[in-house]
Amino acid sequence: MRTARRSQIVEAAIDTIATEGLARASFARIARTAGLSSTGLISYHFAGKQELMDEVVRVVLAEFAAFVEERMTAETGPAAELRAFIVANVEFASKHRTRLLAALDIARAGRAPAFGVDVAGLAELLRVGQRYGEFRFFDADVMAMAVRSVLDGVLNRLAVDPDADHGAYTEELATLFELATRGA
Amino acid sequence: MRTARRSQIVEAAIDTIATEGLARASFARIARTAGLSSTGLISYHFAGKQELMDEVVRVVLAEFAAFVEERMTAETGPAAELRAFIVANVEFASKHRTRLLAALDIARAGRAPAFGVDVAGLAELLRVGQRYGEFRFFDADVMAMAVRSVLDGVLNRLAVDPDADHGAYTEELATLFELATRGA
Amino acid sequence: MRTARRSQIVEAAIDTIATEGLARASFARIARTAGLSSTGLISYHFAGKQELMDEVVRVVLAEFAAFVEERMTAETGPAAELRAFIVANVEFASKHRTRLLAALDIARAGRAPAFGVDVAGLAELLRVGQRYGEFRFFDADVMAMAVRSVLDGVLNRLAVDPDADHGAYTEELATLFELATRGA
Amino acid sequence: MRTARRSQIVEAAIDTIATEGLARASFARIARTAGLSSTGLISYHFAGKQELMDEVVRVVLAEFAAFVEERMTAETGPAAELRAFIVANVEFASKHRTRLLAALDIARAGRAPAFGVDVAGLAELLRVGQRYGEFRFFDADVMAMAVRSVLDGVLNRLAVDPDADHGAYTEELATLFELATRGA
DNA sequence: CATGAATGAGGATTCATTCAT
DNA sequence: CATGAATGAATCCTCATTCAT
Repeated sequence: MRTARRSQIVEAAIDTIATEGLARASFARIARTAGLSSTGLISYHFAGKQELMDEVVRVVLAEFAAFVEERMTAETGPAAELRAFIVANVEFASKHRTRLLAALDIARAGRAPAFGVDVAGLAELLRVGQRYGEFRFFDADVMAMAVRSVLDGVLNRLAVDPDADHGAYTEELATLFELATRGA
Repeated sequence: MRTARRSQIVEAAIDTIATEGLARASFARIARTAGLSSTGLISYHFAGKQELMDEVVRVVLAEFAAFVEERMTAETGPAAELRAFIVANVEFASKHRTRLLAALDIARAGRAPAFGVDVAGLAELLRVGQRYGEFRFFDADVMAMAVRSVLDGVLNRLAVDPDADHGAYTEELATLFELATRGA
Repeated sequence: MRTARRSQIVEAAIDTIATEGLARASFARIARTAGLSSTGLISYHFAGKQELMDEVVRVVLAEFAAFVEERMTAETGPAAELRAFIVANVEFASKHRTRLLAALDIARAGRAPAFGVDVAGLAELLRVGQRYGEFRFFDADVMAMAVRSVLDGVLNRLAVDPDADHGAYTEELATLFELATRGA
Repeated sequence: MRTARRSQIVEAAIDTIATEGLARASFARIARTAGLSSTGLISYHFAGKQELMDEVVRVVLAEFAAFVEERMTAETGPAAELRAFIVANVEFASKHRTRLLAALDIARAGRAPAFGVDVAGLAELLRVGQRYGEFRFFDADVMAMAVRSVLDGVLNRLAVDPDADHGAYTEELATLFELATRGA
């Protein structure tokens, strides 16, 4: 099936980026990782390298968004949701480090903030919290960017040290942003 | 003079990375940007592409460190120094956006956190502040990573939107980390 | 077919080395000789220049060994075999001058005596002849080296003067080594 | 003095060829070996790379010829002179291995038999010996080529194994050619 | 004479993509 | 669909040579 092959190639791309780095993730290396005998097959299934990379980002971000959203909807109230967002992010980053890193690398290279959607939703959550009086007054866009950046920082840390204690990160960061956001 | 040409090439590399992205910053493009007649001249002045990239990072980080350090030594006390650190970072990022972005891109590609030294020094400052009672108890390494990450986030934001109001960022982030760190 | 192209490239490499010399046998020149549209095709079929050169040596030496061996097994007794070896060498060198020269040039450049196997087998033949009393006592390794060197000399001569009378060489050298080796 | 610098460069070229091989003996490496700070100096003193290489051959061959000639003129009679020739060759090759190898490599690459003069003189000696009845009848050019080739073979052997027992080679080869050439 | 910077051609190799089978 | 061969541009780097100082 069309979809199965595409998925296989996307997974191989993720692994290759994780293993060799984005710059060395050529069609040849991806094909080898996927066990394909020709790079032509990648070109057949994707319109170009950019489309493959876009698909990697799309796939990973969809999983990521689903994971995070599930954790957030289980909570009520902006403060609890923010905490759930942070916890879910760290957990996903820890569990699916390579996938998220691949997506982040691609997004960065394209100068396109892949997590932009994310940041917009986060800012909205913060604004709601401000209206509810749970959060103090601050620039919601800046705070959202800050949260997103710190979580990216955790991911970068995990890239270097995969065995880092993510539980510790979770607690520290949840506390950090609770203090930074809570209303007077 | 040897140094002059090297500097010229380093500057051209920075501009090229800023304009075209790291992946497209080939010797050919750098040479064109620098107005050189041959890529051979780059190879003459640098042992290899890695050496050029390392030099870019070295040069930019030295400027950056000098700028930040000057602002910090003008202050007394960990809390004031942390604020100065944040202010100086945002200001430098705003003024020398392309330079800092080039260094950051290179550092990321090498999976080597170029700003590692930075983070270590920052963590030390935080620990001093904790001993002085100015800061609450938290994991200094995690907090340092968070500060660093948020400042990288500002830079990324400036990459997309060079005209963003960095004054606003400065105030917001200074407040953010003041709240996140201050002692009981 | 994979093999056909590889052979074509190997043959083009041999011709190019013969025509232009090893030092000028670049992928570009080999591709032109082979009528290929890109040097990339050579890289596609061979892992690197070394592999191509190794293949040239391998192919030529295999032909050479087969030719010589056939002539030797038709004879009985060390003295007759030695003569057959010399005759076969000169004949092959005369018929396939450029092929043998290419292999020899490559082997020399690598400081690896490609004909080493040859020399070992030859020394063994000489030792057998000594045990049979057909040959006088001498250092078999030195004598083998001498035989091999003289035959290389013939090849070098043919490189300069392709129309040299190899029949004359054959007789002269067969006699030379008969006198040099025969038992008392 | 002009000559001193030229000599220095020639010596550096010889060392570089011996150490790195002819193919890697670039002006840059030769200059580094010579302790020069610019390849420009080589170009200043030599009209081109070919001239430098020719000079290497010329210098080494002159030393070589002088050494051999001295040993030969000390003897009387073609047979004794031939033996002296062989002895002197092996001795020089053993003592000045790298120098002779450099010259031989260059000569081979140029498809120019550098030792051609040598061979002509040798053939003449052999013809004289035939007229005197000291040598049997054989093709003097072929025999000269054979002697020359075997001595090149010794040099090649020394290239691979510098500590080979050249005394053994000397005796074996002197005997070999005595048997091969002596009259009835 | 000597230096070191500059030049431009040429080196092998990798790349994404195309196409016939 | 899948293969593997082919293409040609682009990669970094090395080279001999030239030239101003």
